[in-house]
Amino acid sequence: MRSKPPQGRGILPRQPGRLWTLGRNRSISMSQVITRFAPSPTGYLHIGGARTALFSWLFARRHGGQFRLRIEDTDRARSTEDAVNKIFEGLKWLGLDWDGDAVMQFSRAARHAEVARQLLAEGKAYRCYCSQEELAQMRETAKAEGRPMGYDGRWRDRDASEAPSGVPPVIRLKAPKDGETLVADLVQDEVKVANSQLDDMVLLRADGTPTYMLSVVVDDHDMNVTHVIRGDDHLTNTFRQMQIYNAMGWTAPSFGHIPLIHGPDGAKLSKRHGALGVEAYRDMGFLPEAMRNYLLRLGWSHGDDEIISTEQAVSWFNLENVGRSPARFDLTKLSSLNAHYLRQASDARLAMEVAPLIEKSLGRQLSPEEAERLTKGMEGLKERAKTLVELAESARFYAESPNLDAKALKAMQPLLDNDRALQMDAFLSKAYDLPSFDRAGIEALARNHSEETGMKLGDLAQPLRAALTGSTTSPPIFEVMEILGANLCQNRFVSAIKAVREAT
RNA sequence: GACCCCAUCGUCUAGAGGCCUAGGACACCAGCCUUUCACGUUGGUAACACGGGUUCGAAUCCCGUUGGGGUCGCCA
Repeated sequence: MRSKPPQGRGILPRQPGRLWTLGRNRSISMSQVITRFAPSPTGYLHIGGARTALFSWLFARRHGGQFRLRIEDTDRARSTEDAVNKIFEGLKWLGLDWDGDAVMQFSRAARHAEVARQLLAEGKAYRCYCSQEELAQMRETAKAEGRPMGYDGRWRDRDASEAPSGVPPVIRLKAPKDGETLVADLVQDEVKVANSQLDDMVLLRADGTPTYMLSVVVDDHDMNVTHVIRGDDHLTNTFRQMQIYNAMGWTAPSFGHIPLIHGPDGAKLSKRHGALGVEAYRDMGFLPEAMRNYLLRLGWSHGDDEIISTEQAVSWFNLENVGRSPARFDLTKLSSLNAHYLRQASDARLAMEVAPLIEKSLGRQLSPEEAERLTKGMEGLKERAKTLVELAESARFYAESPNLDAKALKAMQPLLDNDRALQMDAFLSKAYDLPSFDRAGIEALARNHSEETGMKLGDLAQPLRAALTGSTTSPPIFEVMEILGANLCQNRFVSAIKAVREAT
């Protein structure tokens, strides 16, 4: 096990009291924690990104700081507005609110270029005129010789007069060749790499646009980000970014690199590997609070606690208890957590969530009476469902008379027997005459009836359940009867009997 | 290939040298509860990757092996 990082490191302000202005004259005090989530809008918000966002959000909220959003759209070819909206929607659905306006990275390209030019002017960067072919060649020979596959620095010290005409150069960082670069990571501890392993990275492309390495550093610095929480896959990038911070004489933020989430098969969870966007989980009927709880426990722990409310998470979250090994995504556990939060949710809220789903499958609007039955039905239904989708399916019979499935038909078979049918009729007519058609009254009647006739309660309940709900599984049948009301019960029972006779 | 990271039940994890005969949760199995299905509840199966050290004592510290993952773009 790793040694724990020194307590309190990194959450202190870098330059207390200093103010920066950014975007729409938004002043940010530096004496607080500022985290950010910086997705690239080339697709939906996937599960790994969602967890990174959650951790960053939690960390900021925990320390009373700010959580900011930056859209890294400098790849003009692959960035889409649709993806930007999906990210916004995903975060909103998850309940991760960000402070201030989202920063669109591309809008800051001029600032990024300015930094590159400054580095150039200070002799900390240089122009490189290599062609793509040359670079490919370079990588090949490096690999063949067992060296790191990087740029060999051939333009590092060449005179400007040697520049070929008509070839637009890129600007590369003049990275240190000796020594090592160190990252004091809040999750991974100290990680270092020999500078000889790192090449002179491109800061500004030939077309004058900044590379990712440059823009993240400049933006994180300008946005006064104090804590960069991101995926493990950025750990080795961090060495390079460190070199830019050093070259600019800037204090780097603290970093926390959290392990990646893998698919159920242990392979990397990526978009081309079937990873889904958070909206897919929303559509599968998961609740955002269940998702938050699940994602939180994927990599972070608080002793043996499993069910952790967002409020608790905000007051408990820290980087010390983030694990360092990758986790697999397990839909089953998400489901069980979801079932828990479903049981916890209010009937009104659930009815509201489920109504559109039922309306869609019915192809019509729900009447006020149907909607009311739906709400009343939630109590018994919600502890039997794992997702909103299941809940909607199981609630359908409150809106529309069910078709009897095969099992239901079979469950009603006993009523084909004359004596049994008469007994059932006797019970039902007594029930319909009840002054109050409620679950307790009907149940008392049923128990009474079964005692008198020597029938088992189940012999009465199962055929009724089948007739009224169309299924052999449902909430307690007397509760269902109360919610349905005497009239509907009568109608449904009569037509169910008819259906059974016809089917036989 | 080079560099970096990781390694406890099937899965998520607890574990900061003796509290470990390794704990919890999900899943699974069995019992109880019961008008069905669930819920709830009781119990059960199930793990320290391997090999060397250090130490009176190692899941825990060190080294190596193996296995997994990540990064090496004028993508982010």
